[in-house]
Amino acid sequence: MHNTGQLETRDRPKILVILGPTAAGKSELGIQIAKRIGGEIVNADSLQVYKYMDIGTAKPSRAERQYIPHHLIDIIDPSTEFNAGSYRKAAQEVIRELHKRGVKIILVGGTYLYVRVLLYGLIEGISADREIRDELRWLKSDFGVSYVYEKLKSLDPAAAGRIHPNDYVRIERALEAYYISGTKMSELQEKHGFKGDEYEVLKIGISEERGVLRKRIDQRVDRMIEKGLVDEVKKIREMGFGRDLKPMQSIGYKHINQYVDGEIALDKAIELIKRDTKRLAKRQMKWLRRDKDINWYRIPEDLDMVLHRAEDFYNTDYS
RNA sequence: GCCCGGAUAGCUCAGUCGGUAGAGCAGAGGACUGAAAAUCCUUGUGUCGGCGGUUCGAUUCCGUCUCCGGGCA
Repeated sequence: MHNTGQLETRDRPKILVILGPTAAGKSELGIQIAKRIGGEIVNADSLQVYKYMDIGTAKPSRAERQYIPHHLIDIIDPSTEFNAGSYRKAAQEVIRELHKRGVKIILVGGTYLYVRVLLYGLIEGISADREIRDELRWLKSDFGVSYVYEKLKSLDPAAAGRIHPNDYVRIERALEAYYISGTKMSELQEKHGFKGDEYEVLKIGISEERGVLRKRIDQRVDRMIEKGLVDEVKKIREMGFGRDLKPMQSIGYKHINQYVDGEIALDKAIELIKRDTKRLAKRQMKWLRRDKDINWYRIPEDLDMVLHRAEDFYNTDYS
């Protein structure tokens, strides 16, 4: 009854994870759950971590954040390097602290990689290396992607086999991992295997018909423009953040930057934002459909069910 | 009423000097462990508006009709 295994299990932080494609209403649902059962929200969105990028990332409003504490929103400048590794560290820290305080944790966000990396871990100790990347990019521009790919093929054929010759981002990363650790990326991945098990997890997914979601996306983009996305982008630029920064290349910001610099018309920019947001939603759904642990609900129809489910999750001792 | 354009994939359109057609977008499927709102891959048969004619053969030429633009009356 009181063996150590049980104690360990009992001490695993519980995390309620809310997933869904962009514009499905994750933030709203998170807030409603927090209102009903208590708890605080931890962001798992790769762009809401940046300050000043508010409208285009559909951050929860100031009022909402005042009412329900949100974590990992507005934690860095757009020029600060941030990635899955940084996210894992930051999120672990926040969760440790919330758990210590006995706060219910509601993880909300559309960046599946971040959720995954938090819940199941990440290959340790191989962070992005500016010098290696610069050198590889130099090789790429001088000799082409295929040259870099051949390099990977000779050093880590298994990884090369899994990476498409055109997928430069992954080619670069695999080489980087090898140069840093002396171990092949393919081996590191195999050893790691996303086996992390630090948390007790309940995943709630918001399901929405594609047609409806598309309509919602269109409306949300129009609303972003009304709310002043163009001015937001201009302001960020005036602060000295260039359009070449990583977060400035994301949907909405990329297009509005082009408009601001006179490269495309505003109508065109809006159209492209809508298109690309729909594509994003499609990609997000691919990840989510594959995750068999997600409990899907329709919102608002199934809201009560979700709330009960969430209550059960926190009240039940699963050990 | 007359004249000129259109009518081709769900949408926008290209094309066939006559041998049954192709891009972009949409849609679908997939990969992806520190760029992840990123990166990358695969996937396009549709009475080529209707009906006639010419032709071995018409979506392509001719006639005619219908519809949609624009112009002239």
